[in-house]
Amino acid sequence: MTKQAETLAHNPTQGRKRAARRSNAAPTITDVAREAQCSPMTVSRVINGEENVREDTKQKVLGAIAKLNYVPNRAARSLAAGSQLRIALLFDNPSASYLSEFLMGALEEASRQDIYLVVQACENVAEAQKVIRKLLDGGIEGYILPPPLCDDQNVLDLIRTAGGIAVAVGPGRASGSHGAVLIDEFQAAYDMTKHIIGLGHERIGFIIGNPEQVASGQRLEGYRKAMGDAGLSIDEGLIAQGQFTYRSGMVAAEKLLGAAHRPTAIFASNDDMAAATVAMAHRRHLDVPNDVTVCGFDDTELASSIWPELTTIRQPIREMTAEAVAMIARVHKHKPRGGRAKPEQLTLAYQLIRRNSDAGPSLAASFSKPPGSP
Amino acid sequence: MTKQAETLAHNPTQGRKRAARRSNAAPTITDVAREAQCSPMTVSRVINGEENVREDTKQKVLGAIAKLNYVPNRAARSLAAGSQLRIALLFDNPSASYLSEFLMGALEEASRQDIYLVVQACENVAEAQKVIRKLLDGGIEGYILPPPLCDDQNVLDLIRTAGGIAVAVGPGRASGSHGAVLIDEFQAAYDMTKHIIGLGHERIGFIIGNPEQVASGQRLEGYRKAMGDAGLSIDEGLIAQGQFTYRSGMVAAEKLLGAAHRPTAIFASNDDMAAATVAMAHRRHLDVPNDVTVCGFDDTELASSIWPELTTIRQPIREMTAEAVAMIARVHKHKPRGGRAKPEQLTLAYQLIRRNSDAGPSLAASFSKPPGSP
DNA sequence: CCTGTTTGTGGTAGCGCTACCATGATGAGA
DNA sequence: TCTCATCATGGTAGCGCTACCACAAACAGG
Repeated sequence: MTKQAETLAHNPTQGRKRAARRSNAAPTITDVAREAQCSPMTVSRVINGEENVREDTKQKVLGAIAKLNYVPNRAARSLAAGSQLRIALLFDNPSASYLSEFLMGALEEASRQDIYLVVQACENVAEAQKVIRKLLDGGIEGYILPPPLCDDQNVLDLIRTAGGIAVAVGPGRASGSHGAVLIDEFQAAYDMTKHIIGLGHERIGFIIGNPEQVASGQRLEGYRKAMGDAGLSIDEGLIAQGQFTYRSGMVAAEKLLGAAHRPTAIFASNDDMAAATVAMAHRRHLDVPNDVTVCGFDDTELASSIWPELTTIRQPIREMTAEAVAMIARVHKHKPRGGRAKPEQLTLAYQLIRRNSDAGPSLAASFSKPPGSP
Repeated sequence: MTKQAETLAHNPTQGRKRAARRSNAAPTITDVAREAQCSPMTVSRVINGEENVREDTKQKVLGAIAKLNYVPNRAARSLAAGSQLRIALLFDNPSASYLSEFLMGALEEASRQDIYLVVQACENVAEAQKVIRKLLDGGIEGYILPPPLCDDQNVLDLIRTAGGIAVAVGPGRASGSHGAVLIDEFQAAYDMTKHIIGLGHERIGFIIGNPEQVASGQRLEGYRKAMGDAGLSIDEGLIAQGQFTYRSGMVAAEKLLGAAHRPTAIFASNDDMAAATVAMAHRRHLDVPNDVTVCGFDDTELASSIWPELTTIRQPIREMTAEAVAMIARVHKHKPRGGRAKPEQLTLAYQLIRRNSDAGPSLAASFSKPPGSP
């Protein structure tokens, strides 16, 4: 322990009683109150959207806020509000690109609302339960669960029973017993399939996602329904099982593209598998999109970093996770002491993003030559 | 409306008329002080690692902290500390996978230290300067700059002159005039090249990164030096220019793999281009790694989501950005009012990650048949 | 008219921590 | 011995905001 005499950098200002603590003159709630000619309390009420404020008072306050360019101090807010909300984000090996989007959304929102976020990886559902029990003991209030954890009712029940707030992000369907933020997986897959059909394809392959995730089934159903609605028969040989990983996508694509009568388009249940499909197609000297159309799902960063860039369904993962955090904060705030909170549910819009991996079937391809022939 | 008189038979002198605000009994600095039999101030000093605390007192405090499982309240801390530090993170189109790691590190650390983080995209250096001027006006104190922005001395000077704190993350070399967090790019490229040589390769191709970034040149130099040290001559036809994008990697790989006397190994300056090289190799029916070894740089998530997974240099991007945030916080804290701060510099360790995209040259390949022949 | 109830607003006391003194104890120098 | 610097520690006053209560004004019902 080096004794340091370098305290000399310190400056003993002995003059005035006490130096002002505030260095930068960012406006405070008091400044706004003065400007609006009311009390800080009233300003606080306006900021927090409380009921009992007269309309004209509210307008004056809003005007003052705008004029002073006031932004509430987060630290002060959460300090005054008392308890610091703590949320755990658990995950059990979703695809890496999905995860990074996922984390980003959560971190951003948690940072914005000054929420403490614990990120925890679990090997499987059993381990997740152990971890959750520990976190519950530690007093963590909120839990964010991506698939496949959010598809396990036991996990959800465990949290609910202990009085925690669970929000599923991107589950296949919402169970109603807990919070959820999701997109209409079925409809999205339906739309994409319809889009591919609209390009003129008839032999459309499909790569299923991880069977543990309910969403995988929903996407498959969307595909089936769209095919049926278009009067196209489904060749079960054109449906391959994947696991959402790149590697599994290669295997599935190999099967589909190697078939005697190969599809002219392949719709993979996520971008990782779609990217793998593109790679396999290239390996077989098939051009994407001219020989095979390949479409993905999720619109992770991978979709636009490979070439050709993938036509895919944009799932707003970041917003979804951010909303999940916000939802927990909201529910937590309104939750009665010791009581149970009413779960909310939120369905966000997806979007079909068209890039360069799809096209109409080429004449040659529609004759379905064996791969590799000139 | 409970009148005070009936609420309490306790204390007529206004003593305890208010309900406790704290709901959960998380230990506070006062609890620790009581346990350690000293004042809260002393505890605060220990927490903040200040000098003037006797060793035995410090130990008592640390013991109390451990015993109570005390964690300082972030909100209270930054509120009491006065100014909320604000940091801007600017970027000008680095690769997407790099960016996501980058953001993650910054967000995490900012969240931990309760720092307000502004994330801003800029089209080019000119726009960056405009943006920075605006942010400086807005009183943003810290600036985090990834390449290529951190390689532009004008940008750095602009911030320094205005009294801001700039930290470059991953610049080719540190200029000394500003903070920097980096790895030894030259040495890393040298090591990787040597690794490839060690596998038995002699014709080793190289794909250069975006020429705007100083690091690109450093990596090239590392390659050149390693080749020279091993007594291998460099065929300039085996060096191709890329831009760090997947697309540019495809073009470069096409050139290298299409050459009459193609390389048996290709070292790409980042993972995106390496992934593209793998794709191009597959397209030419070359197996990776048996026909061509392909190595990348950065170890972004892409490296391990394709197949085969890439042997690459792990650059700890997340830690680097986190360190950059911490560095700004540190420098800001010690900076004299209105004065200029002393820039710090930090070099982190890189790591060669060996995965499945490298192997010794095959007998066939070492004869360098034209591609495609049996 | 007196009692309640509702509504809008203000006052005050913290939330948990740290900046800034003040102070008593030690040691160094006169 | 008596200064005066230095150290180790304590006390106090906020940081900016919100929970909680108080209270006056406006209305309701008796």
